[in-house]
Amino acid sequence: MSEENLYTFENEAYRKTYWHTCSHVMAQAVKRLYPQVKLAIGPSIDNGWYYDFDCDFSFTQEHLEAIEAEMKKICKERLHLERSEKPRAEAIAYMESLDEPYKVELINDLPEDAVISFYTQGEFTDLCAGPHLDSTGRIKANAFKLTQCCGAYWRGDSNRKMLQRIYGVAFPKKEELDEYLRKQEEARKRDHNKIGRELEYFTTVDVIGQGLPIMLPKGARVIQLLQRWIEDEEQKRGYLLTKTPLMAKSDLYKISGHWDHYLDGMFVLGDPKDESKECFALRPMTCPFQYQVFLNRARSYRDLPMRLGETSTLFRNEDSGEMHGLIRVRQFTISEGHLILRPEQLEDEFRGCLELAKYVLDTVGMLENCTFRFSQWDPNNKEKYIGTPEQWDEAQSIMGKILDDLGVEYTIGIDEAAFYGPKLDIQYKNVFGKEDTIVTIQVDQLLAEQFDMEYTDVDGKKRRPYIIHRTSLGCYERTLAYLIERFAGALPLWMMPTQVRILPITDRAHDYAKQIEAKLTAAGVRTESDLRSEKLGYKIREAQMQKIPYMLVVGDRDMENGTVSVRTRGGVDLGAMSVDAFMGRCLTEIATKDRSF
RNA sequence: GCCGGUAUAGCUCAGUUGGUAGAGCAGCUGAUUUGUAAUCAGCAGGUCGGGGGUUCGAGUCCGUCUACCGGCUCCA
Repeated sequence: MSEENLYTFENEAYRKTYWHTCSHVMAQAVKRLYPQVKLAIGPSIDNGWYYDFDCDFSFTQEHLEAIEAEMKKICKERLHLERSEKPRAEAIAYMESLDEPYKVELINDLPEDAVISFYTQGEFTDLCAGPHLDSTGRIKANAFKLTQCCGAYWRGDSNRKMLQRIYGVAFPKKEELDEYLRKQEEARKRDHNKIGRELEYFTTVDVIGQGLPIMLPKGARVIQLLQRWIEDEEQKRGYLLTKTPLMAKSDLYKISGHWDHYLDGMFVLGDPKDESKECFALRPMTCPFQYQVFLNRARSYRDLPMRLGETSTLFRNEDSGEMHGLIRVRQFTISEGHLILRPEQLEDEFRGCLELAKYVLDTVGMLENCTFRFSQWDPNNKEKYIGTPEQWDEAQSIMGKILDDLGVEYTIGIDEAAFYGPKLDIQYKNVFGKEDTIVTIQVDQLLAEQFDMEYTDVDGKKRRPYIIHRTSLGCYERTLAYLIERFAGALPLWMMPTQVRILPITDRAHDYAKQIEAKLTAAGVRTESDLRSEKLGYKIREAQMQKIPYMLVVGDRDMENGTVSVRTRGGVDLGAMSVDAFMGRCLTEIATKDRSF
């Protein structure tokens, strides 16, 4: 970072400092307007800041406008920010005198030797580690905006009080704010939940229920194409295809640990408390089912690595507020796989899984926006995890070593592991910036133990295999959602439900259109004809709005010359060409999974 | 599950202080035969998300359930 760029938004540290000071200005404005409100915390985040407040009313748009107006005043007052420190007891007494119970709790939770610092601007003082701008006058008064408010639990704990969080964003110049807001607006237009419904990829209906989307013909076709592709790709890479039941008796889940650790997340058929009757549950993951394939007979080292793959439908009874379009649903289908391994095969096979995931994500155009997260356990979370600390340390250190060997750049997510082992999660962000896992690769030694899986090694001794749980394209519903957002509905040619639409100009060209349709269809190109007696412009408009990659205009001229006039959904007129020439071009783009337009 | 918002025709939306629902697009029918983003006309379409309540009268007011949206928590 060069000297002149130090105090610009190109410098992340400065940007975050700026936003953090904005959060203090916002808190000051709130306290001026509503002195009874209690302050919680107000950090900067990736795209702005928030501050959590405890108040006996809900912030409305009017409140936010009033707060913004007060913030502008505070900026114009050019209040100097002054850092100070207090000893612990004094700091607590001070916050008690201000009647700020959340601040008192925060101070109480600081380590004994922590430096307790405060920042004061005008009449407002906040507990804060800093750093901050030197003056509220540094904040451009017309270049910030309070973007939304919503509920948020105190300290992120759902057992504690729900506070009200106000989010804001700011820039050094008004034009930059406007540009940011415009981009946000643009991104929202790509929202799969909006255009996925408009373009008829999926829908939902009250009487079926939350988190249970209906795949309409277009959505179903895309998912089918992706599934066939993945199944074929995995076959090439030595995977064995399995098809296991969608439900099982509770006995299976008791062995796997799901009954103890995941019961709330399962759809149970029967009364789980009545031991006298059989009780089933729909499967929330495939692992214990696919393990039965390995357990089918005694295994030796010669059987390993055993790579099992399955297009697997899962059911998870998510809490009612969790569902979101196709990204978070109650029934979904994943490209599930389990690799059962000798310990020395772990690194190679892990690499193979990562390569496969990167290959498929790259092919569909998502890899460039993915991030990697090494999801580890939290030793303090006693409820969630099975296994001993020694087993966790071992699994995590093995996985960490593999990741480092492979040169994977990752962040660490504490308490993000599965209940049976650490994960490498490949993360993707939706148009609102919310991140979810698209692909996961997990190392597991605990479930192998639960199911008493073993193989006979070269020396005749029984050994415990390692298991990798992994997905290659992850959950198809979620992937479809991201693809719709990534391409704003204009999916790459090879996965478009309709690839070509023929637009005859007059009824005279109908037979010609049908001939071409038959020829393209026979060659495997998904083609349809628009035979309505509408004007060409109308048909083009409609095909364009449906993001159909190629429009073949056919009229008298084309019939005479044996050509089609090709227009792309990008609005480019490629002119007239022979049907064979078009078909050649089209088939090449499909075969290479071209996504250049 | 929690906080906030929303729900009127397939879609996008009107609907005055409570007085029995309206437009455009889509659909259907007819006319039109059109060369690169919307041809014209007619018709049909809604127990205003569901059950309640207040009222002489509810799309409108009040509760409740359901679904959808943005967050939080949880999670692929």
